[in-house]
Amino acid sequence: MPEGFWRTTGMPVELPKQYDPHEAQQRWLAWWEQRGYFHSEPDPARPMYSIVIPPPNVTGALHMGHALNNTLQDVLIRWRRMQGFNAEWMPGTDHAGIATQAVVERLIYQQEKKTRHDLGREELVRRIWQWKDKYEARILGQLRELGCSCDWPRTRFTLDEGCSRAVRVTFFNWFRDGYIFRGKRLVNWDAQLQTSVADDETYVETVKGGFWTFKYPVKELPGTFIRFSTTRPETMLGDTAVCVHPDDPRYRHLIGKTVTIPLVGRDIPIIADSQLADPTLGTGCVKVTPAHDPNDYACWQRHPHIGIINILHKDGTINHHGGKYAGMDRYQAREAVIRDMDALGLFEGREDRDIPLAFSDRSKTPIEPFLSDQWFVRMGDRDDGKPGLAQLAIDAVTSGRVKFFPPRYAQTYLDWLGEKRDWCISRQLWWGHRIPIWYSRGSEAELRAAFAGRDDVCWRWDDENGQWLICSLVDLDPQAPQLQPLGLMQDPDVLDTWFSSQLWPHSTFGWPDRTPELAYYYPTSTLVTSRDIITLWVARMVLAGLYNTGDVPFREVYITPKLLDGFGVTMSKSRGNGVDPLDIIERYGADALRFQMVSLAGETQDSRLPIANVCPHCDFFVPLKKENTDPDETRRPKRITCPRCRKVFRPGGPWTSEDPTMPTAKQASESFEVGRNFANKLWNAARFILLNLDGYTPGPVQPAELPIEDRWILSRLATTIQTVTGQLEGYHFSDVARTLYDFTWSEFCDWYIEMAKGRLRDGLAAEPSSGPTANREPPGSSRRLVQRVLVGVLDAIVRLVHPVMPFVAESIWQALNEAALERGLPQPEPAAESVVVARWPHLPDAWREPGMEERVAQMQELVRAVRDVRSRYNIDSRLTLDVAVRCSEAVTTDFQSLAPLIRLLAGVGRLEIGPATSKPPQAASHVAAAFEAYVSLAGLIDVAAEVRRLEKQRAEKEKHLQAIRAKLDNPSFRDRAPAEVVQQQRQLLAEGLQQLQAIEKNLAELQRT
RNA sequence: GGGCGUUUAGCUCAGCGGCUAGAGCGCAGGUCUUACACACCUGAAGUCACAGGUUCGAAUCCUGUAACGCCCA
Repeated sequence: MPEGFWRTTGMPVELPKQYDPHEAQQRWLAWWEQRGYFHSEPDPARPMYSIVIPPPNVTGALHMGHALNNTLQDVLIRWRRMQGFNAEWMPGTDHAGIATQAVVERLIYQQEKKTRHDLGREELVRRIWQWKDKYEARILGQLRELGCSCDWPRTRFTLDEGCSRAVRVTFFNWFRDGYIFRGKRLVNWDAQLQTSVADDETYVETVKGGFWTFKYPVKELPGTFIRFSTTRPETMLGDTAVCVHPDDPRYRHLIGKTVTIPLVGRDIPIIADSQLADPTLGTGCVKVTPAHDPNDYACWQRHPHIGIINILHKDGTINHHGGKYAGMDRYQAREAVIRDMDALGLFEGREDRDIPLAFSDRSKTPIEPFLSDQWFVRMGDRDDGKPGLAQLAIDAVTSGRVKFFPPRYAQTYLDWLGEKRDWCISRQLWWGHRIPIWYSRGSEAELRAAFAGRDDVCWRWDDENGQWLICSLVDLDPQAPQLQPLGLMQDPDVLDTWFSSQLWPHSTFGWPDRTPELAYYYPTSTLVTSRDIITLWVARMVLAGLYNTGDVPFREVYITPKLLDGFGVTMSKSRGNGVDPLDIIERYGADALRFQMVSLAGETQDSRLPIANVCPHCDFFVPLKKENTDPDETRRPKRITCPRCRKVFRPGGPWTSEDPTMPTAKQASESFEVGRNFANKLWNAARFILLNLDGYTPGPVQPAELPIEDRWILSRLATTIQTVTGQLEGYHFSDVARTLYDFTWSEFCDWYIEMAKGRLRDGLAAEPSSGPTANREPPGSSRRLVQRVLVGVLDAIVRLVHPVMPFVAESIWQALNEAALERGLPQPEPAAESVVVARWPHLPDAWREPGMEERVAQMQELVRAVRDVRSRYNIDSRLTLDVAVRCSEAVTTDFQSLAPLIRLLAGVGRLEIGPATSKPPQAASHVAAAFEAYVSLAGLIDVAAEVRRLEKQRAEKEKHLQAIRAKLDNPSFRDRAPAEVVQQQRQLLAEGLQQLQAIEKNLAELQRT
């Protein structure tokens, strides 16, 4: 414990009036780490609990989704650690190939007007590493600020040495065993830069283009033609079919016939495909160019017999398949094709048309869909006895070895895996794990000679390209003397980021080595992630984990909801409807942010977080309007006038430049006030208790020896502990937040602390308690007992709250350690030096006493009834009210023992309780199930108002009774409803009738006066 | 197009077949009652999206419709 934290000398410990989250964050973060609480070492003697972090991209900063995801992981880790598990939370970051390279390339272009080709591969990669170092540090720092209790010394990165080795070994094994193969796929091709680009590196622009209509002669049916239209006539050279809708009467008779492409003389079939051809559009007939159009490509996959022909070179010129057009640029070829078709009389006309065309972000030239060689992982079943990868992962979930929470997400997973689609793993990028394949055109004898005696190299013949594919566990140097003759060329591409991410749960623990960490922490306990990567990531981790280690990577998967803005739209940078978690921490504190994140994590798949612009002039919250979230910056309103200070500002959002004339708003959300207020409430409860601990002595707490209110709060606490533990086990995070909030605020603070004040004060004054002392302790010891209960309950609350709000919990824990080091329920013991390593609370089942809760609830109703009268008559809180209560003998006993509390809480002077109590004249009445209460209002009473109130109550009661009678009068209800439900209704009816009579009697008396 | 989800108070959400549908914020009234105004007390506020059905009984289960959202094509 840090020395002299809250005070320098003497008692009592006095906390500041308001919780200061920033001070707490600063203090405890450093201290926790210094104490090494978050570090874990394998210890087979202890049960473990482990989580690997979904590694955030090093692309940029953390957003709200990360705050949500990581808060929940930290809640689990901190809770399990308190439960005595050896808890390991493995942190790290992901290199995020395409995203990171794109960001850095863009930056370099902005600053230096240079492309990656200007820099060269080595230099670009060097620059990206620099970027990575900077942003990795920033992201890890942000996680720390959130309070994440990660095992920092173990921090990993998907491109680090260990992860890279895991990637290499996995690739090698899969290649050797025939899971990895080379194949064709359509990519977005940038013919200028001669590279493929990812979908998000392209943009679509509408351009003026043409729409040409041609016809092909149908073979063996002279004079019959089939007409079609296209925006890219040159692709006719690569047509492999003509397609019509199977139900189109115009063409049904032609299906199965053949047409000839006049320009190249190739015969192609007429096929039927309901997905590609739309009979309502144009001629209803389309040409199919699988190698140069995504839809046609899909059609080819459904009809593989039609074949696929690539007509382009990498530079965008026509290749040998284009016959006499070979060598022409694609646009020259277009004109030539049109001309020649026209000459053959097969051109039917052209119309102008606006065409949406994809462009490359990089070169600003049009994208060509291009068939290229790519690497794939085979997911399907195999007939050689080796397991099919998709099936491995399917079985893991259907057998229950991996469980999803909520369970419905298993369906997403299984549906996707069920397709068993091969996974394209090559990316035409420079940032990532380079594909460990070298090409060679040498002879196999040469390969054998060069790699004699080595089992870390294997090769396969690539028939299509006439070369060897050589995979190696170690990098091969083409210049090395024994390899030089092979003319090795390494594949220039890198692997899909998910290839390394899929290994994350075992590569971070040391695989392929058999480390103690791998043996101990793997399989991990829980994975917390978002539903959009169930397929991309979760499924692949399962199959890779099973393949590499023989076991699943995690036992349970919790899928978090997705955070939306107040309009139900995904938060995104481009819309400017997001909130920066660091802004929230700055404004409300990390505890508040975390509490809200936990509150938002319910069972549904989305959660809304209404956003406001914060006026930069006066800090006023201006709710975000829908038009402020337009993804198009030019359509977004440029200015907002603050409704409070009337000054203008620019709404928050990802503006591309500063506005020198107007400050830009930060964004925030009022909903974080709940967590901030809760932290402060808990803080002040602690503050109050600490101010009243003078004379505290530790001692065992036994409900049997305690008055009703103590037994009540202990009963409620026992229930709360059990409830929260169960909610955490089931990943019901939002319920956890609500349970903690309600118990702490509505029961402990609103009622128990208020009830405790009497005994604290009386005990201090050492005066006889004013109430009956039947089962109450003498004053002095009563104070000591209530201190123990207060400290004990607070201690338990702090433990329960710690996983959600660790900073305020630690602050209070440390203050308690100074004032009451020995504490706890049921037996006091010296407290742990930090709440981080304190034990999760547990109370005997016998402490739960539903009867006690019922009795206190009756008292609460009485207190509320009196308060209501006070409020309605606006009676000064210092004036006591005289109250008469009529109730059964049993309730009389209860109320008499609770009388001091009733006086205290309701401000009651004379209190008359008993079965024979009569209604005083001029009194307001309250009729409850267990009692009737009368508050004397001599000289104050507003008879007309009371009459109105009672009449309203009578009407409500009658309506209610009528509903019950209707049920009971229904013979099928009496026959078919369970007996206890019928009985319950009968009792309700009887009670209600009694209450109705009481109300009517009170009304009659009132009207008589 | 397929799948999943949501629709309950002005807002954010609980409620998952049986007492008169709840909470927080907001709203209204009253309180600086020596823990907390980031607070306390009291109160008002709902055709449970719509239409059918099942059931003794439906916010809750089923079917359909609509709107919104997410994922996959």
